[in-house]
Amino acid sequence: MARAIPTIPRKSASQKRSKATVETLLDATARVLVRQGYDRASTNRIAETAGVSVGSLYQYFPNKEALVAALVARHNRELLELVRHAVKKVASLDLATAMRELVRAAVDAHLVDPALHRIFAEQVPRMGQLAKIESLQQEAFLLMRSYLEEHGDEISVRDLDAATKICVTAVEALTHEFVINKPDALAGDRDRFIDEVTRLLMGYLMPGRVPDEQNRRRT
Amino acid sequence: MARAIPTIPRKSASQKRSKATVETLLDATARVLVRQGYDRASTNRIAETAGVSVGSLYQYFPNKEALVAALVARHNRELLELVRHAVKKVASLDLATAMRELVRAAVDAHLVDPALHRIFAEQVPRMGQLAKIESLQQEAFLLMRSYLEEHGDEISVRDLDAATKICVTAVEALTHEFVINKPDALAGDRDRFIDEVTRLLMGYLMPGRVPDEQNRRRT
DNA sequence: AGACAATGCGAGTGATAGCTCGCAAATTCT
DNA sequence: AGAATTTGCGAGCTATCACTCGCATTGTCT
Repeated sequence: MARAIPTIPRKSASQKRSKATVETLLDATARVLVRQGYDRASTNRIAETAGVSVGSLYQYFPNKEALVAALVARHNRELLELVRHAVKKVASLDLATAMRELVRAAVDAHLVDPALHRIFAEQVPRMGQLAKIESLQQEAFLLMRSYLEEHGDEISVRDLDAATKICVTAVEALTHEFVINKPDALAGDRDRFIDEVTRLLMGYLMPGRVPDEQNRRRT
Repeated sequence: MARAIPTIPRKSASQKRSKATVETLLDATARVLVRQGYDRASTNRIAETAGVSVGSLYQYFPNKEALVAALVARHNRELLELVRHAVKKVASLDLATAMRELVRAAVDAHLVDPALHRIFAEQVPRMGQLAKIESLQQEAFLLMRSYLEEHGDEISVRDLDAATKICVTAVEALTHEFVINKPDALAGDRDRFIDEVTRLLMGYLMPGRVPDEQNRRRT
């Protein structure tokens, strides 16, 4: 019997050892991206680094973009695990403590593989298949909103969606800057940084409370 | 007499009409970047779009990266003009009003050429010559800090540099998101957005003040 | 053991990229 | 006007890239 679909969408097909080949290819992609950059990361080079032939590479990934997209997806899956866990742990805590822990989780997430994260942020063009991979942002948004919803009586904002988006965007940008670019202004003190960002969030979500008051559980 | 430096750094040299050629090339670069994306923006295509030969292009720009770097620099110069002007106008105003106007300026800056800005953010790899072009961020930081320094008695932060960095990073990320990605959560209402970001800043810089108090001039 | 599919291989292909070089046209200088 | 210089040209070179195809090896099923 002829191949089912011998044509264009020559995509997934793995059982047994071929799974390992795919993983090896993703690992190699990460290494080449970090060491050579996106432009120099040719499919040939990636295959060579993986110790796999180009032909095999093209059996699982129709093009370079699909390869990178798969790597991004794998990386994001790891980060999401981390963030989901943090949100779960924090669900019943008061706002100030919860926010602090979530910021800490954001920092931890950025510390998983900073070099790779930097490449994704600075060199990988977001287009085509890559455009859809931003589900991490979306999921983080939903998790954060569900927390804020549950704790609606502790906060005072007009529009929950807007407030959530602002918190998530700000935390991600600040954490990224802190971990990836380590600016002088934010020095290297991690707990100090987490403190500041927590203050930023609390001042926004609980305007009118002085910091000390924010640390007390609402009665 | 032989050319002064016929070798590698075949860089600037313009008087009269050659200036126009350079500008035309930068305009063409912008158009090709926006319409075709970074990868498809080859030097040949850019030269063709500009109605200039490749040879001429290489007389002024040693490579594609230099071309894009020059375009980024030109774009940033325009934005900086805008931001500098806003900071000057705001120097003597109270914190709440000043912050609101600065956020507004940030939005305006992002609205200068959103399509191009998006390309810079999403597709142009930051490396080599491009890495140095981040002076916009640095200048914004300095401007903001000088304002906060002058108004030190209105705010309560421990570390001015850290607070400045946090404000600038947050505002830039939020504004970018608002203008470039227009997320549902932030809707399309510009003044509403500016309000929210201003509240974020004020809650951070003046913790313990209720919003209404923040809007009154300090006595 | 034998047959058939799944997986792996890598030299080779066509396309396109960045970039050069010898020459022509325009501009400036004297 | 004539010489010198700056500016502009574009066919063409080399390198590299993404991707294919016919064949070899490995694994599975009976």
